[in-house]
Amino acid sequence: MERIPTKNDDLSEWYNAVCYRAELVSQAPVRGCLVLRPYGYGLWERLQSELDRRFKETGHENAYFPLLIPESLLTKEAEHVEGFAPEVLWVTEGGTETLPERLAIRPTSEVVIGVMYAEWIQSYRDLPVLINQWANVMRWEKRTRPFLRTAEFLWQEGHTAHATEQEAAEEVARMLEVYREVAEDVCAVPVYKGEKSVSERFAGANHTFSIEALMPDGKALQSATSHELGQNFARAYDIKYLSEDQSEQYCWTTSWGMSWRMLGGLIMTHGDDRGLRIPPKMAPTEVVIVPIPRGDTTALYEAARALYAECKAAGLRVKLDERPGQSPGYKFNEWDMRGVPIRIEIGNRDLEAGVATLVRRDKAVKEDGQKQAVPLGEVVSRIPEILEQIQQNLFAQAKAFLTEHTFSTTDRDEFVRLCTERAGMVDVPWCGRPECEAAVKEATGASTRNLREPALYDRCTACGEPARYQAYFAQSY
RNA sequence: CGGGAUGUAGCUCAGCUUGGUAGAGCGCUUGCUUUGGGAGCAAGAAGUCGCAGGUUCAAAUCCUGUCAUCCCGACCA
Repeated sequence: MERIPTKNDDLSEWYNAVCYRAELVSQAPVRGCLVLRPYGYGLWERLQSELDRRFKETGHENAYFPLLIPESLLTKEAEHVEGFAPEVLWVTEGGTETLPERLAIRPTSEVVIGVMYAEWIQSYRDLPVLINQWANVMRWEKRTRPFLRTAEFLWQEGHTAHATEQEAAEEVARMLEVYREVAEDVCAVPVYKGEKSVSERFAGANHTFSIEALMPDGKALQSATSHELGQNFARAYDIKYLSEDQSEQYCWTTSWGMSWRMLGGLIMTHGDDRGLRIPPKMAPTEVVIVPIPRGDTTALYEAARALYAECKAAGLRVKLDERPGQSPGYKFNEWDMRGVPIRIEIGNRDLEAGVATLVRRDKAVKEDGQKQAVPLGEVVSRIPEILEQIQQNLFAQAKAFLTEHTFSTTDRDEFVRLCTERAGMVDVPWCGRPECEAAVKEATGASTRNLREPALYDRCTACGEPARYQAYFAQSY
């Protein structure tokens, strides 16, 4: 395996190289699409299981809806269609027949699911409906990059229907918090929570909330969104119920989603010049055991296999690398590239001393604490605590970066400079006007990432009008 | 969609200016020696030079067209 470009020199090249060299993905023979290799899929499965567990805990069930949406249905919610029209892929033929009506490949599933909800929901007793779907969707993106923006991507989309606006709002807040928790506590990627501005929000939503992470190049990454759809989709798709007082009411619906883009955020946030550094909770393999053969290896392999069995029994995601063809040094580098949090080296030298050498991926080579000798009998019991330390350490490093690259200002010149230079998250009081946001974007390339209330100062830093929000401005992926 | 670049072995690329038998490193296969941060030696397998036309005795190389990919922008909840 060849070396990769350094992360600081060229983040973009480094990022691509890591994705391919760590065998997360391969380039597909289709424009803008990604092949997820087993190791990449392993990462996705970790994210899936962490999210899915939380969805179940908050009362949701999984279901599956069709990939294709008839054009006549898609066009019912005007804002929604308008927002997605430029990116929709259309199916026009089936076999040798031209289809009587074009079918859209779903860019998101509000429409199909809305149609079904209209059928399923009759009474206030049917509410709330709390459904999640694991799916692929397609958006014809002009420019693609692994995980961060691909034509086809994997995600989950929750779709719920409620009797009242307040219930819907609570649902949206609850799921946003689930996303924050998964981003920060599982992926170790710190984020800012807030509401999207009018021009940044989901097409067809009344309110969109997001979590936003900051990448090493100072660009923000929208990592998940949660939408209050009001009664817009209910009216367009006729999602109605008879209430307790016998009046007919439209439902209040929500949708929320996180995609494999989160994995891209994780990769960029934690990776270093040796490759990936995967937070233990997300690692498909938490521990890899590398035996170091020399001379008589009978006892060595026996000990390595015993250790492997012991890890397995303790419920760890563990691999034993017994490949005979590669040198230990090669294996060290390869597992570093793949970001496995803990490596256990065991050779005759260790065996004679009755120890194994534990190596932490979050530390640099030869950094204090990177390697430690642990008595063989204590190895497995020590691992959980070290994994936890690595998890915490990666989050702390990322959090420090976010904090150091978040700038608060009320000075317009400084604001413009910070935005233009891609300094990071620029936190300013803001008026909330779309014209103001458009002007900032025109001048600096940055837009609001998300907002929170109230404003901490009277005047909008960008235009001087009365401020309504505190806004994070940044350029974005 | 605008600007730039690139398509030659699994990967990274040289060869093209000045047309003349298809190259290197890494990887892969076999064997021996090795193995604590990317091992050594030896032998071997592997490419219709992105695709289509044209010029020529002869095209990876020159010309035209076309497709694809990457980078930077615009666009993108």
